[in-house]
Amino acid sequence: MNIGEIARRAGVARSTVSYALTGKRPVSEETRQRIQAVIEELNYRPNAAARALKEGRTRTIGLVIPPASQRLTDMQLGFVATVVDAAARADLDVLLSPSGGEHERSFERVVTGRRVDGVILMEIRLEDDRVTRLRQSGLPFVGIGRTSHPEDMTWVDVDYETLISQCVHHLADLGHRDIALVNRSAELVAAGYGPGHRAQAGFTRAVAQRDLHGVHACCADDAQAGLSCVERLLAEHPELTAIATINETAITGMYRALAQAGLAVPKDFSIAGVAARHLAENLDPPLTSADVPTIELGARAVELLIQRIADPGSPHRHLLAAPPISLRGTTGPARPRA
Amino acid sequence: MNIGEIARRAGVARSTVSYALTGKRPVSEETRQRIQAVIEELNYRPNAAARALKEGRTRTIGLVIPPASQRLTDMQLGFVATVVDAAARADLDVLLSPSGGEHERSFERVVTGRRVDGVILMEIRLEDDRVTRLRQSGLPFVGIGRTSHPEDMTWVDVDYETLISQCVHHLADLGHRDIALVNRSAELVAAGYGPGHRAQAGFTRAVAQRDLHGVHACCADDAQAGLSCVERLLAEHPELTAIATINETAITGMYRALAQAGLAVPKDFSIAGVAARHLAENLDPPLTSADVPTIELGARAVELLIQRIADPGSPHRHLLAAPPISLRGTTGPARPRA
DNA sequence: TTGTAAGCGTTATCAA
DNA sequence: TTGATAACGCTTACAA
Repeated sequence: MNIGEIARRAGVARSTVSYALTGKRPVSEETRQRIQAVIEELNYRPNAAARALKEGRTRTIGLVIPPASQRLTDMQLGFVATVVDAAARADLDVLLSPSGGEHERSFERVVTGRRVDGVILMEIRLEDDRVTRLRQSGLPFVGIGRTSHPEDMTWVDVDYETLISQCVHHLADLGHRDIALVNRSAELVAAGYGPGHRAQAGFTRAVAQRDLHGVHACCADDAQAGLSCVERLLAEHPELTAIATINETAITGMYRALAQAGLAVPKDFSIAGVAARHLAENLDPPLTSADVPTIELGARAVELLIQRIADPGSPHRHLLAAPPISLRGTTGPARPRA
Repeated sequence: MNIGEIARRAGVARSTVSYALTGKRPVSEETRQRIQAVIEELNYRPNAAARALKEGRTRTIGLVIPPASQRLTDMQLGFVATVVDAAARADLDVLLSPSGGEHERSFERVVTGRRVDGVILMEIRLEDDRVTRLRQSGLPFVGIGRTSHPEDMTWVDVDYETLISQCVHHLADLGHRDIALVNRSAELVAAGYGPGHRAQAGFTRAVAQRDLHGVHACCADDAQAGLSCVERLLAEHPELTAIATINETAITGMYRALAQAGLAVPKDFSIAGVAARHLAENLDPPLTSADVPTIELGARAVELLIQRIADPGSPHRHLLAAPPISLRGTTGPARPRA
């Protein structure tokens, strides 16, 4: 089924069908209706490849996600969902591309093969090859996250530095003097994962400002690791009374470690973090946390990308979200441990 | 950058470049290398739209997911991740399409617009329009899930009926006589959601076989709903000593309701379910459950789809997974409640 | 208001 | 072993 067949049956030229479809040229009401009837009868829809070839655009955006092997966090999942949703609202399709590891080819296809009009890139490192490659290619892109030179790219990001700093200040206000930061995995941080570094910077700064004693620990992204990480922290640093964290997936394990050590939250020990609201609310007790506005950030990323596609020369724009900390059930006055 | 430019610089015809690229015709080693050099120098990659137009296939598969608004469960997320992963391994791209609700157009574009070579459909209802439309369109598709007439389509699915039945038998073996099934949301079940109906069927069957007393309850897909659902169950049915469930997302709330009622798991109350392993293992206590093999099912779905694309006339194939129940920490001997 | 025809970048047929 | 050329299905200048 193609446009020629529709034209034949409606007794008009192919171009007339095209114009009736796109509205880029007036078509008399009568022929428009005749064409419409045929289109509906045959359930015709223009061939996307032909249209893309002719127009030079695909009406598709690429979403580059971390490889599936390492499970997506609640927050990452939130971004994927809202990006797909926002794109669909703008009649854009979304091509998913796992990057990293063995999926190099997938990324190359998407970027170089003109399969998409633009790209949204997740999980950006401070130094990131993919950003370099996208820049070279000239393909419009927007980061969810940013490199260490964030001026010359468009991005939305979570202000982990400020947020973790606020967590520490909040804990210090409650009298806590010995606080640990539970970061993401050591590999991720070593690989230059932005949120890990920025959280650490914010932690260090706040600890210095308040003249506290701070401990930094990396922790793999799963509950088991959270459990053993906190077990170790409690053993090695008996003076600790609070934790600040950006590691969503390890949190349930951290809760468990505290429970097993006989520490009640928030009576004996406090926790504050940065997490997806959905996750924070559903923990027991609910986590005091800065709730990352994934829906807004994802939607804004799509919006910024659409703008860049429309006008690739426009100046880069940035959105750094620092949502307020929502007080829930996990922070309370400091109480020295035995 | 196009194939003509490569041909010009390498001093050969466009077709020769094409053949050097696809290997569908022998090309002398010398010219092949000359072409290869130019390609690498310019980092050329064939235009996907032109290729799709000419070849009549897109090297892309569609993945139709439930709309983002209703959060994806751990299991659904697992499917998405493994499908993307398996597809990338076969050098296929994945086009994501949220279906249902307001995203009708996205589905239509993907199906009718020849944007993909085949489709993987998630969250299938017993009667499902999308299956009907895909059948009409002639586009190869594979379901993760199945309709009430599953013979004439290709699918992979979880055998909820058998699994819930096994859960009930396991609980009965431990002496439980009064068991509740916590199903997915009432809307989902009313809309003919397969797993909900099949779980109910398995539950009813096993309850009859063992001459037990069974209570069926629907529960929305979040922790809060799990909490209030179990609160209500405990109040209205003081005789209950165990729960079987397929509602992953409500489980933490169910745990909380039991704790608040002063019931220890598994000493006072047992729970068994069907869930993603990752989730089951990370609960506290870890959930006794049939672990849905998302990785295998997702990979098999892609495999089956690739086969159907290659040979659309081949007979339909099915894969019904009934993984064994993994005994973890949530089921124990029945102990009558006060 | 409508029709004609060129061309987007490939692949594949037919010649050489 | 290679080259010229006709499609694939669409959009859009240009003509009528």
